[in-house]
Amino acid sequence: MSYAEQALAVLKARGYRITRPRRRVLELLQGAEGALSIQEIKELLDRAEEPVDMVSVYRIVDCLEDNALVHRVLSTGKIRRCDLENEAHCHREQHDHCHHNLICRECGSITELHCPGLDTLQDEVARQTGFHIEEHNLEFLGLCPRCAAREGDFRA
Amino acid sequence: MSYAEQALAVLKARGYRITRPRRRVLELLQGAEGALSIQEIKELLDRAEEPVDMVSVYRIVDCLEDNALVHRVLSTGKIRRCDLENEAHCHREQHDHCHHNLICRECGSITELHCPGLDTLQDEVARQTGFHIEEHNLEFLGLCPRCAAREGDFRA
DNA sequence: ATCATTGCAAACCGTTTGCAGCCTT
DNA sequence: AAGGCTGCAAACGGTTTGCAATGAT
Repeated sequence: MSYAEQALAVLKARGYRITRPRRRVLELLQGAEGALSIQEIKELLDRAEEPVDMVSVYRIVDCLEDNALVHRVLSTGKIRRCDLENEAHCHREQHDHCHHNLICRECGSITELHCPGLDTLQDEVARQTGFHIEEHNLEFLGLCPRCAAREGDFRA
Repeated sequence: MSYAEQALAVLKARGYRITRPRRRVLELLQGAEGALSIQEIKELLDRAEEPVDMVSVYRIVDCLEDNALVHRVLSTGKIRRCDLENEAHCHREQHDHCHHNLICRECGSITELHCPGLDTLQDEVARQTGFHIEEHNLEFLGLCPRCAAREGDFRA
């Protein structure tokens, strides 16, 4: 099942209505490599087909965020679809949704990490500082393998 | 040397002028437990002594940020003084200033971590994904030891 | 004396709110 | 048929810009 279908199913199950603007936003996010700003979402939708109101985009994104179907990228505030498929593999509770992202500064693509060695690190930090850690935000920025290879080409 | 003095010295060395508003913002940040929003900075300054214009606060904070004397907390956008004293201990380049914070949701205090086991984790992630990591953002949210103890009291 | 910096007013822009009409259920 | 959702207009609030006055060097 595709991301958009899965997300729509979640909304439906929770009593939301499946509207054309909601479907279109979800499909757009499904196709997007990285994350999109609210403005980018509006522009892309307007360009593709009949326009969607800016206010509606705000409300749709809010709704998707409330239902943990999208999240905001920490460093940019842009909107990204959640990785619904693999989220179950993550050993955290629902609400503590972890989004550890590898963000390519070149192509903007985002690779999601699903709780790597961070738990160990977190335990270690907690032990050393006595801090009671409830949540964490982690983001790596750099170059994805493809862009890193391309950048290598320039120098060659 | 105190934070404010140190920061002013940096500005002076770089050709900026040492003005009263700049000094006052730095002293305020020096005394603050956690991070302050632009609005909080303005209010606190107004309350303490003669008022400072909102616009000036914006410009002063921009200046301090440009010179790596303050940074914004990732999750809240609030302003925090950089830990100039201990920054040298961090094995990273100047521009890659790391701000790994432990933020107490109760009292708002912030404890800075200086590159703990993260480098190992980062290497591991890089190895597994092929991603060329240039920068990272890490933030832990929870309770500081003191607030955690107090919260324990309530339950007892 | 010079020129960076401040303060004030106004512009700007992203986001939110209210409400009527539409469309999903 | 009912009411959630959208679109439009207007309000709102945080941030930026222009410019004259001030103050640091």
